[in-house]
Amino acid sequence: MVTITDIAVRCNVSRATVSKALNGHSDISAETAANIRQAAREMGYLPNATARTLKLGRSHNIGVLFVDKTSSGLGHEYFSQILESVKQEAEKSGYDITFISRDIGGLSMDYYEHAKYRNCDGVIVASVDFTDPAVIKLVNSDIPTVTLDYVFDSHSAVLSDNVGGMAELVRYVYGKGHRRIAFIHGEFTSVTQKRLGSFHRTCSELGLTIPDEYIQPATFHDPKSSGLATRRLLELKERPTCILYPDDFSFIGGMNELEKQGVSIPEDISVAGYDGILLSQVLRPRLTTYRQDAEAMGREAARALVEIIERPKEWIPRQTMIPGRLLEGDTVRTIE
Amino acid sequence: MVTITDIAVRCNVSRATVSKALNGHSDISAETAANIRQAAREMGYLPNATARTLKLGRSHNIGVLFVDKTSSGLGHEYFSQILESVKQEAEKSGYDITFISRDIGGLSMDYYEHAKYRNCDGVIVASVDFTDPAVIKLVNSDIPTVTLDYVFDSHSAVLSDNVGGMAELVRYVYGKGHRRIAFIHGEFTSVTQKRLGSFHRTCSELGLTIPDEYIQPATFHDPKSSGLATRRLLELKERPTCILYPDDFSFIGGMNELEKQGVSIPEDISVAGYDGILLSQVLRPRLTTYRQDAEAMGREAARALVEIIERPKEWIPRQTMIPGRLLEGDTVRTIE
DNA sequence: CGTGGTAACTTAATCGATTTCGAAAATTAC
DNA sequence: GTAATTTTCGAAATCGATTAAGTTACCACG
Repeated sequence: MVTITDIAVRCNVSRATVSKALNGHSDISAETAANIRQAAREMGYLPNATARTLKLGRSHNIGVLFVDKTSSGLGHEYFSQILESVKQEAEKSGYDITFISRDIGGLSMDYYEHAKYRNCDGVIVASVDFTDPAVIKLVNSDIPTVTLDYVFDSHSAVLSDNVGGMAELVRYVYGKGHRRIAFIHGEFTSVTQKRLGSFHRTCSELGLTIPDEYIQPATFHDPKSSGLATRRLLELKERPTCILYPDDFSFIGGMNELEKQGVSIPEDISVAGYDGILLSQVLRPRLTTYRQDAEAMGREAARALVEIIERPKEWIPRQTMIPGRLLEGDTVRTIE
Repeated sequence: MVTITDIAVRCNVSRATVSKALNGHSDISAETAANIRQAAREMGYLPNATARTLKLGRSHNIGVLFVDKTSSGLGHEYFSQILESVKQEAEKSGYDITFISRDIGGLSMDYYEHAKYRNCDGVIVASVDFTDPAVIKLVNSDIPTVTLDYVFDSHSAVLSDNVGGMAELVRYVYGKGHRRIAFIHGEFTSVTQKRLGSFHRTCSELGLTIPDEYIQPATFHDPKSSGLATRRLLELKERPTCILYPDDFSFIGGMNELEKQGVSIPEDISVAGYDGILLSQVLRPRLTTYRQDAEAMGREAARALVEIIERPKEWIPRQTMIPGRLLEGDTVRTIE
């Protein structure tokens, strides 16, 4: 490997001079600097990120905390899109991405220790159990963090507009003439709480009274539980005219159940999903859903984190709300 | 941060002694070593991976090269599962995962340079254009690499058994009585070539003559193109009785097209997918497909790479074939 | 008692890059 | 022509950990 020393030898200058020239310091003559840069190019010099990190205490490396418990981690398109987007944005600012986990090779460390061990300049936290003490320790540590879809006091977060999204969805459905709207929700996370709250508030704003049985619990990303919830709804004396699912993928379970019972979409019942993943747009009829802008979420999270890292003085905790967009499909029919 | 020096001061020994004690060298008395370890624990000492990397020339960091060109990267469940699995296995051996890309923050580097810059001990290459000169440069460099679903001469690779998988699928369908089997294949990659070759060979072994029109080109992970291919098949004078799709997700396009034309699965036509992603198992009727063992692929790739890294002498290039498994769903009906 | 051996540490160099401080050389000022 | 600046560069310390080589001190053996 070509090092700064090799260049110094060839150019007959000191290592200090090479370093300065390569970093554009002003106390190196233009001529010398040009020489050195030329030599560096010719010799195929690459800075050694490790040495730089050690000396400067900055790794230009961002940790990401994505936990894949079968369903909600990378397996979920929403999160894999966020990850991809975080990566792309981070790269623009010269940062690489490393996964943070516990128990790296025998040494059992918690998230914070792992991030420290790797000298991460910051960590993006998503798709985890935010009540996990290890996560809380990390977030409250000296390492800058940005959380996704969850807010810790006095910390930066990027949030999908679950409240606005759900409101828009309900209003859209209402506008189509639906009055008996059911909502199958995911497990009790802050996301679910927001959507559920928004659902209730919007309904009441619209003057709708939603019977308790129209609110059915299920699990995110789990068609089976959504299928069961769907069945419970179909068994009601007064069936809803529209069902909102926890997410697009879960809707598959509802779709199956409806098919099985001979209830067709949207003639007999209307449905809507949430997320706007690719699948929702290739199904026929196309699923009406609320698209979460995963690309923007990842981008903004990366930007926010880089800002904390690079301008820690000016920084103040900030929550960035990312709006989504209603994707009108063909699964909500108009009722006169 | 607690460093080795802090411990040395507190224990009244030299830094060398601390280092040796912590690494279990034999020339430190049991008593001293115990003292030092105790102090390290109490002080919350964490080794600094960066310093270690710089000194030892080993980063315990593995690069992964996954390119997400809209469809085939992380967006594909197959690859995100592989990634997750690589990560888990690598962690067991004490390695972290970093994404490798080009153009990291202004500096434009190719994959090799990036991996060098970050001192990656090795790189896992998947889901890329294997004819890309930058990829070839990386693979032929001094950095150990393991490729997935592609073989470079004298290099280690982990392969999904596309030949065996396709053969099994065809034989299964044949066993169900089908003689007019169509195959919609993905774009021309080595994977497609293998599947296509295996399809032809197996058919001929079974004494089947497949008309050219039964082989239809499409694109992986693209329901639209598969939908069009499906339509072309349906327009044939003599329709196939069974259609094999390039992958499960693409099948959605076929499903839509069949639905539209009033052709029902599996009564009027049989279908099968490939991959065995979650989606295939939640659709109703459940999709008959060939499950690629992504978890094993990732695991074996990580193992192979770690072996090259840690035992470079004993290592010889090796191709590991990962068998899959037929998932019998309800989309292939029996024909008498 | 002297020599050799060993256990237990320490010293100091090293990995590659950055940066402070100082020094020499060149330029300007008077 | 001398003093004061400025320009340009180098020496050396530093980041945290590892390790080869050297140094004690102690013990054993002939």
